Amino acid sequence: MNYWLFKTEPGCFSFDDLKKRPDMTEHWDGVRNYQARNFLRDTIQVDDRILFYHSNIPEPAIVGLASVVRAGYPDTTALDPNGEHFDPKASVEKPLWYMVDVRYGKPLNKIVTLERIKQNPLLADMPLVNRSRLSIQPVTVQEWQIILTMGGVTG
DNA sequence: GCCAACGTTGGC
DNA sequence: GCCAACGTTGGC
Repeated sequence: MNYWLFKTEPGCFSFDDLKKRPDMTEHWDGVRNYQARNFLRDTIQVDDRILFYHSNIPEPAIVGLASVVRAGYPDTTALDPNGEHFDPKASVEKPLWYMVDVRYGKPLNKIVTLERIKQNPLLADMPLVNRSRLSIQPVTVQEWQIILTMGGVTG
């Protein structure tokens, strides 16, 4: 099992939005970055665990846990010419972009803010700290445990 | 709203 | 294949 951090702007899609889904699952579509795409297509597996991160807000933070319920498959939003994620280079034969499905887990008892993450030297290697633009990031098991402890929950 | 970081595009 | 220009992300 692998661990990940998924970023989202809560004004676009939030952890509470995921909870409100009728089946608490969501297609994680619209990712248009090759490195993140490779993780979605090649590495992320069913039951992998996710730190759910809210970006582009006054207090960016990890707010909850989620998990993967379907591994990578073609992101068909790239094929819709009327959609905002349309990519003319994608086709049914060569999908180019991929998505996974995720399921709501549970909120952290105390959110783990970016500020707290930056203060912890054990988390200094997280891409969030120095490569914050990557929207899907691998998380080590050590980082996972530290963040859950900081968040006041157990796995 | 600013701007640094960084990814993508396109001319050559 | 290089690299300048440009666009986007996201913290502040």
